[in-house]
Amino acid sequence: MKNIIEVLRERGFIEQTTHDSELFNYLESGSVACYIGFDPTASSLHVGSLVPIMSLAHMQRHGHRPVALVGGGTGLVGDPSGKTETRQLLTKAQVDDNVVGIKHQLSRFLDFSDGKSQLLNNADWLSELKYIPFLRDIGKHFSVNRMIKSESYRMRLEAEDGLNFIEFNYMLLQAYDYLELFDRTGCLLQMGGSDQWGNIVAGIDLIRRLRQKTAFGITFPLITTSTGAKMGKTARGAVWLDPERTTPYEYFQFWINTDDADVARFLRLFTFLPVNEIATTENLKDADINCAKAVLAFEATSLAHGIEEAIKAYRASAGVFGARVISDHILPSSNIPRRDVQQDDQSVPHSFVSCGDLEQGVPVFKLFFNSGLTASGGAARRLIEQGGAYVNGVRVTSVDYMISDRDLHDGEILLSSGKKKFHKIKCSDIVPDQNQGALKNG
RNA sequence: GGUGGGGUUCCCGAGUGGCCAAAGGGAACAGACUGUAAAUCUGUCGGCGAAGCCUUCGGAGGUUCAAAUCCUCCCCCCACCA
Repeated sequence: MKNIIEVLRERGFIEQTTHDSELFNYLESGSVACYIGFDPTASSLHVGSLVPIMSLAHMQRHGHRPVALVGGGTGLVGDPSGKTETRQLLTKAQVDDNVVGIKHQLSRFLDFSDGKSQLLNNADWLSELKYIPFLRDIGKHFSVNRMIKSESYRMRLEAEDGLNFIEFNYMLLQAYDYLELFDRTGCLLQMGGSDQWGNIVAGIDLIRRLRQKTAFGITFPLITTSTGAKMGKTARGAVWLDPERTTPYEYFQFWINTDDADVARFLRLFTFLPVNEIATTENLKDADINCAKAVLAFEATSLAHGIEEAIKAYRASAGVFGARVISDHILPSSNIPRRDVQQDDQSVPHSFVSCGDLEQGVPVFKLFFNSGLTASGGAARRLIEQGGAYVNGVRVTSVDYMISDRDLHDGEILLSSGKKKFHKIKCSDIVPDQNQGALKNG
């Protein structure tokens, strides 16, 4: 089997490593533990955490033992690395809730059975710490001079907001985590985002001083889109892994909208498809590159939400955007349905209006607002005035147009804002209470 | 604790009594061109069934015909000094 470091490197996961050749040999030596910390800042992880998650999954597939460390303790402090402003401190209860959500999501990517991987919470040891012993045992190994010079803190020291002491302490806590994990699990490899370099190195130093062992670190590159934007943000904010926050359909749409220039890179990072197959997508154009994007979206959705949801999202997408046959030559290892392209609108955002209202007629702009396609009635009016509103694929020309049951096609009305955002209106005698929630997800 | 500088619409940032729903940029949205791509050009970008009206410039009061702008108190941030 290939050394995991080579796998990660050829898939674009590695920005920097400590002691290259020793690390290579260490990973060759058998099953090793490696850890990554996850911030419990929200009850869900988002696309921005996928690189760490996928790297752990690769580790596991190569027989190593991933440790996901949820920062229930450090989350109470807040990591200032790479951030330009102070993060809001979370309460203990919030952090605990978030830890539960994160555990659940990680289990989709990692097999936690039989100790094949572990999930630990640093609150278990950090909240027990005694200040004076900590300062004497750990603090004495840290040079403030050196910390101040580190990249992790420089940005904040130069920024307007400055840095408060609790944040300055963060590096010691993370270093201590590494030490603790070594003691508990024998872990000698920590991975993290490139902004974690300073924290990781601090832990390595601490382990060397206190345990006389060589520990290792790997950092991942910051993933940006080819246009330079931080990856994983949309108009709505972060793209979440929680289906309640970002539906599988939206998730699928996020991926299928990947820039051409990013497709191959993202396939390497965010799917398990073989790299040699991915390499052949580098030069695809037109319809073919869109097929590759569909595969990317399908695979990514399948990993995060399961293959059933991925198929539903794919079919919903085919339903509104048009079906497309995906050639066998494109990424053959993917399980995406290739020929029998069924359409299935289940996953397309939809909501209900009462049949009575529909018989009487509802102004279009109002329907656009109610469906969540626009943020306000005014925005709906503007959308219509600018020719961006469509009903059943036909451009709406009048703000005052009344939608009625005559507009129903097969019992539903397809609204679109622009050419990419869709929402189906169905009529029902019983309008469900949770309609409002469904509307907002449109 | 002292002194000085700040807190403006999603973000950055201009505005120092009416011409301000507030310049400029970014983001975003739509149109054209396309391939559910990028780039480019154009338009939009607080709310209201659109007339006029209402709400917004850290918070609460006040002065004025009129306040983001002036006054008072409070909260928060930054720098230097202690």
